[in-house]
Formats: sequence, C-alpha cells, structure tokens
Amino acid sequence: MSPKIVDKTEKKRTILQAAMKVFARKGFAKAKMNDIALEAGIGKGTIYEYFRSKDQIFINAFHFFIGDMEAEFNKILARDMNPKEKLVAIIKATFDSFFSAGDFGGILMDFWAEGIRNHQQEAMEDVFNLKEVYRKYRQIIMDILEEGIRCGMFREIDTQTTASLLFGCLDGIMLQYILDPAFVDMNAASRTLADIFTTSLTKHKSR
Amino acid sequence: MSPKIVDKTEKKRTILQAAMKVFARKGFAKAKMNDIALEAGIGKGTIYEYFRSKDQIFINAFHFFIGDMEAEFNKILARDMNPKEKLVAIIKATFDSFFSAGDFGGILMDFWAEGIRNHQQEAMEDVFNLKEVYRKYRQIIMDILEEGIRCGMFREIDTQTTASLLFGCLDGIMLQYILDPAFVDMNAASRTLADIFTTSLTKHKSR
Amino acid sequence: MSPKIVDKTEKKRTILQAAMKVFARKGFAKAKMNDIALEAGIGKGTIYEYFRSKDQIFINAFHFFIGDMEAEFNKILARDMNPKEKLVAIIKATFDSFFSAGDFGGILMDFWAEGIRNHQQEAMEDVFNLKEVYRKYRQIIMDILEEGIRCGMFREIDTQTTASLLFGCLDGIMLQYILDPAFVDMNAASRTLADIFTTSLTKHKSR
Amino acid sequence: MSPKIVDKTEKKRTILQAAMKVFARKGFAKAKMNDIALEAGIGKGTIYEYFRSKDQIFINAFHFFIGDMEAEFNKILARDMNPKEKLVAIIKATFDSFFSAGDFGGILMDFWAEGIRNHQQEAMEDVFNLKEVYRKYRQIIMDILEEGIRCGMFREIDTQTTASLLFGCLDGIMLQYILDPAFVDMNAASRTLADIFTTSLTKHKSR
DNA sequence: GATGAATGAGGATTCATTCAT
DNA sequence: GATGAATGAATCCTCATTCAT
Repeated sequence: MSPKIVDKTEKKRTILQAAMKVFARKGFAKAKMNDIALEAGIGKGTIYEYFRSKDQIFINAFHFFIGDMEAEFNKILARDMNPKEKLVAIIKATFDSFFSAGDFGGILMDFWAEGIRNHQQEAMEDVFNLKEVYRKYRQIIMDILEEGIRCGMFREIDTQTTASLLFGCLDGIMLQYILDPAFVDMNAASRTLADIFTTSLTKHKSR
Repeated sequence: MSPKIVDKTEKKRTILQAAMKVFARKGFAKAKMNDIALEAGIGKGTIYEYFRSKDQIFINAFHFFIGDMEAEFNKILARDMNPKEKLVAIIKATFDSFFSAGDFGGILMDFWAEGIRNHQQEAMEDVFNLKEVYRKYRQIIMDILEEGIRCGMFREIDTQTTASLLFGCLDGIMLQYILDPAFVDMNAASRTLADIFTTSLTKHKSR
Repeated sequence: MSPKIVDKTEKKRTILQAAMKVFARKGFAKAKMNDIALEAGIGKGTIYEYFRSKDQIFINAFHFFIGDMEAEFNKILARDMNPKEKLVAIIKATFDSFFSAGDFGGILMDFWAEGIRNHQQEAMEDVFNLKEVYRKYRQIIMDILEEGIRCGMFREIDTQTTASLLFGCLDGIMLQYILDPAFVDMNAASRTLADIFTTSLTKHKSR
Repeated sequence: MSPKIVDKTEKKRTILQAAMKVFARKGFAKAKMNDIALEAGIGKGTIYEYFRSKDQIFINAFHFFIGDMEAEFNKILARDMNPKEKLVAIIKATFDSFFSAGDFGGILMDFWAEGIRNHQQEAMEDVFNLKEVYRKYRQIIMDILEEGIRCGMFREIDTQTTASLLFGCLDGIMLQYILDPAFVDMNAASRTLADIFTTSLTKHKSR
C-alpha cells in the first residue's frame, strides 16, 4: 500500500544544508537551483517537493541558522551565574554557534543583506524579520547589563547602546573572520572582547 | 573645437551616485541597469559610455565610498594628538563618514557580501579587494594602539585582536543602524564606544 | 486464485470520468495528471496502469463521449418514422446526449480545439479523427434529407450544405449554452431549431 | 538625440499577426514564445517589449479579431435596408470576416475554448469577456428580427432563441470548415443559411 | 555623445512520466 | 496492483549588453 518511505524532515534538512553551502559559496543571487540539487545529490525538480521556491529555501535557512543560537542563549540565561559570567558565556556561545555553522559562515552576509532590504520594503515582514531577531538578542544583553548595574557589579552605563555595541562587535568580528581567517584569531577575539567589556563595565570600588 | 563639452568625470559621478542609491535600495543583484539610468535621468545605453559593465559600476562605487574615509584617516594620523585622542577621532570620523554617505548606507551590505564571496573566489582579486582594505584600516588602529602602549598610556593588550574588535564594532553598529535606525542612537554609540575602549585600555597607575 | 480482483474496465471508466471532469473544468493543457488522480481518488501513478499517457486519456475520453451519441442515432434511424419526424428526433437526441454528458459539456471545446489542430498535423490521425466523426454525422442527416426529398416531403435543397448547417447549428447552440447558460433556453432551442428547419424544408403543395 | 525610430503600433501588429498564425497552427498552449518570435522574424526578448506576457498576446489577438467584425456589423445596421436584407447582409459579413482572418480561422477554437474556461473562473472577466461579445452579437440579430416582426415581414417567433440559433449556426459552420474545408462549400453555406432562415421566418400572406 | 529598441543567454519553475517499494 | 517520491526536459520570462540612428 504505502510505497517508498522517505523521511521528509530528514531530506528537507539535507536540501537545506546543501543550499546553505551553495549560498555561502556563491551568494543567494548567484546560487542556481541546479547547484543546490547537485550539492544535495538529487534532481532539480526534487527540491520543489520540499520547498515552494528559492526564496522559501532562503527563509528556511535563516530560521535553521537562528534556531540553535536562540536555544543556546536561553540555556545560558537559565543558568545560575552572575551578570559578568553570563556576559562572558553569551560571547563564548555566539562564537561557538558561529563555528558550529561550519561552512555556512558566509551565509551570514546574505542574511544581513537580505534582511536589510526586506526591512525597507514591505513583504516577508513576518517570515523574515531580521530586525526582530536583533531586537531580541540586544534585549538579552541589555537584561544582563541591567541586572549587573542593579547588583552593583557594573557601573551606570547606557545599557541599550552598550548592548548594541557588544552585539555589533560580535557581528563585526565574524565578518572579518569570514573575510580574512588568517588574520583573526577567534579564540583571542573571544577572550579579548570579554576582557574589554567586563573591564570597562566593572565598577571599581576604590576610585 | 569640441562640439559638445561634457565633463566626463562629472557625469561619471552622477551615474555612480545614482547607482549607489539604487544598490542601497534594492541590492546589487536586483538593481537593474534601467533603474540606474532612470535614477540618473539618462538613457540606459549612456551608462555604457562611462562604465564597461554592471560589475564595474559596483567596483567604482566601492572605491568611491572608500576613498573619502581613507583621506579622512590620514588627516587624523597627521594631526598632533595623543593616541587616546587619535582613537576617539578615528571613531568619530568613521561615524561621520558613514553619515556623509547618506542613503548609501545600505550599500555597505553589498560591499561586504560581494567582498566576502570574491575573496573566496578567484576573479576581481585586484580590483575589489575588501580584505586589503580591512587590513589597512586595522593596521591604522593597531599603529595607534602600539603607540599608546609604547608611551605608557595603554596597558599591554593584543593589539591585532583589539584593532579587529574595534573595527568590527564600528561595522556592527552601523549594520544595526541600517537595519533599525529607531533603536540605535548613533551619537550615543560613538561616545559610548570611545568610552568603553579608552576606559578599558587605559593603564591605571595604581594597581 | 487472483489475490485482488479489480474490475479493470470499471476502474478505467472511473479514471476517464474524473479526467473528463477535470478537462471540462480546466481544459486539456491546464489539467494536471495529479488533478485527475485526486478527482478519481487514486494515486498519480495508478493512472499509468490504465492509460499510457495524458494524450491517451484524452482520446479515450473522446471516444467515450462519442460512443453514446452514435448508438442513439442508429436507434432513431432504425425506427419507423417519416423523414421529418426523424429529423426532429435527431435534434432532440443531440440535445439529450449533450445534457447526459452533464458537467462534461465544456470538454467539447477541447475536443474541437484539439481535433482541429490534429487534422492539420500528422499524428493521431487514426485514433482521434474528428473529421471522420463529423462526416459520419453529417451523412446521417444527409440521408434523412435525401429520403425526404425522394418521398416529396422536402423541397429540393443542397442536402450536403443543409446537413452541415443543421449540424453546425447544434454545435453552435451548445457552445452558447456552455458559455452563457442563463441566456439560452435549451428546450426552446430544440423546438425552434426543429421548427425552423422543418418549416423551411417542407414542400408547400400550393404555391 | 532621438535614436532608432520605430512605429510601435506597426510592430505590435506584426507580432500580433505572427502570434495569431502560430496560435492557429499549434493552439495557444503548444505555441512557444520562440515560435512567435521566429514567425515574426524577431528575437524572443523583443516580444516582451510589446506585450507583457503570452496571455496578453492572446487577449490582444482576441480584441484584434473581434474589432473588425464589430465595425462591419455597425455599418450594416446603419444602412437603409429592410430586415430581411439586413439579416442576409449580417450572414454574408460574418462569412467575409471569417475569410479575411485568413490563416487565423483556427484561432477561433482557442478563443472559444479559453473564453469558456474564463467564464467559469474568476480572473480576466473584464479583458476577455466572450460572454459579453456573444450577447452583443445576439442582440444585433434580435433587433433585426424584432424590427421584422414589427413591420409584418417576419412571423411571430422567439427572437432570442432564433438569434442564438442563427449565430450558433454561423459558428458551427465555420468550425466545420476549419475542420474539413473540402467538405464545406462556404458560398453555398452562406446562401443556404440565408435561404433557410428567411424562408422560415417570412410571413406568408395567404395562410 | 546619447539613446532605447533589439537581443538571447540564463534561470526559476512546472509537470508528465518512471520506478522502487 | 498501487503508490507517490524523484526526475529533468521543456518553457516563460528577465535583463545585461549591443548597436543603428
């Protein structure tokens, strides 16, 4: 009765990962559906059994990419750590998440580029809202900063701006790594970034 | 002598600025030559009198965009300031440069996205080498940092990584501004960024 | 003996009727094999157990549609009626046959459209010869007209052309009904058509 | 200043006529844009300078085809003739119009087929309303019939149904001609059709 | 110099058909 | 026998680029 049994979810992920590789390699615009099919080792037409369009693949890739990071952050927030430790953990988690994405790092650029254009235009607002994602992550950092100020661990700073800067710094350093891996030591970057922000934020009793 | 006097350079810039507006609005891939022609108020074919191809326009736009910043930085370096002041000036100049680009902010994403892809591929290496541009700017910051350490103003830090982080932070915060201008106060960002880095780098005598 | 007894003929008809519904609804070109499978409540692949191709389904549908009408006409010809009565009976039978086709009326257009193209091309000539079908039906009408002339009931007319016109009129009125059912009263049409032709053909003794 | 001067309207017609030829030969669905381009002796892309899509070509072809007939009919109605003469003139004009369409006769089938489907669906209602076209032409015939009855030239008949039948007969006979030109003498058909209807409709004084 | 009409290579998408289960 | 996942040929349409005027 039931013919060929296929794990749709499994195959969908296979295609998605193939697509992400190709996007990372060529960028969204230059990535051909055929490239994705070849990378996935399937026929061109098969992709359309799992995704309605090239755009849909992109959006799915975005959510796939974001998903992990979100889970990771929530785990950190739930842990029993002081604000400074949380901040360091968030920084470390972001770097880890970036590396677990493996080849797909370059795809970040397309997420950004597409996200920026979308926010200026009308459609897709709901499915591909990079602005919201950023707000959410900034809020997480802001919460930690405010907690630190409340408990007297951090000095009084503009939490919103500082959160933006920290988050921006994470983005920016990854960008440089993607662009020029030989020049950026990511371990050092993780440590130094944590160092700079915690040093600067820490309230010195004696002063 | 010449029947029609046209300032080639002037018109080239007109086209370039039109192109940058369109790129910023739609992204490189979705920007049509016709859009650029319309924006520039000229005929489609005329563009080809000034640029060999769409790619060439992009590369020219890139250099146009970079050019100002480079000049600005050199001016700062030549000025008679201490390292801390220079750092603050560089940060300020970067923000200013970004705003002077006006509408064109969004184009940064395409520069980045294209630049990243190009560095992984072969062609264009010479004409569109984003990697080199970044190395150059990082070097400028590194030089300031090292000068600061030498003269005992900054503590001993990993200058290369710190330069990367500072420069990354500048990129990252602009990205967020482009994406969500209502959320990011650029003046505060400029001040806070300078504050965080100088505070953190400053060598405290008593310790 | 056989593990599963399936009435091949029965299922073939099921598929055929499903196909006819879909053809009527969407036209041959826009009808998808999947639509037919869904309408028939079977799997897409199953259709190919009964028909070699989409074209074959169409041809079979055509013959299925024609089959009834042919039987009906032969019955009329065999009956003991005068030519005028036979003509009226043929007209009535055609209308009835059209309505018995139910939803499938619209499919006539595709039969016509396809038939016309096929006759101008080479292939299918044998399996799908609309020209022959028309010739046959015209001949039936011609025979009745000639019989009427022979027995002095009809005046001397161009039987071939008159047969074409009568048959054309039947086609044409159905077309209008399909297009705009609210505007065409098919009962009135049947009566009026019979009236016009018999009135016009009848030989008036006194003149 | 002004480059290549092209009569857009003229070229549009050229493409339209090429398209009509191809539609007539292959049917709408099987006609490729490339076929039309080849027939028109231009490049594939050029078509899109004049028509937005294949559908638009079809709709334009429809209006082009209808246009002439409408003008012709209005001329007849304006002439000083009695109803019987008008009827004959309308019949003749329809046949003439059909032949002036030359090769394009076969395209009628696609108009019909498409028109029928459209009336069952939603879109295009306004641009491609075959129902309205038929209503208009039936009305023209009805008006003539009613005028004939009023002036005592025609007997009292169901004008709406008779108009449908006459118009249907015109369609139907053309269909047969397209299908099997060797079998249908269009001159005879024109004459016989006029004969049958006028004979049948004429009020005989002595009765 | 300027133009925009013409072009055709290129790519997303559709869908009849196949075939492993 | 029945199925539907997989396939790729086929096709519409886009758009950078050319070139006659």
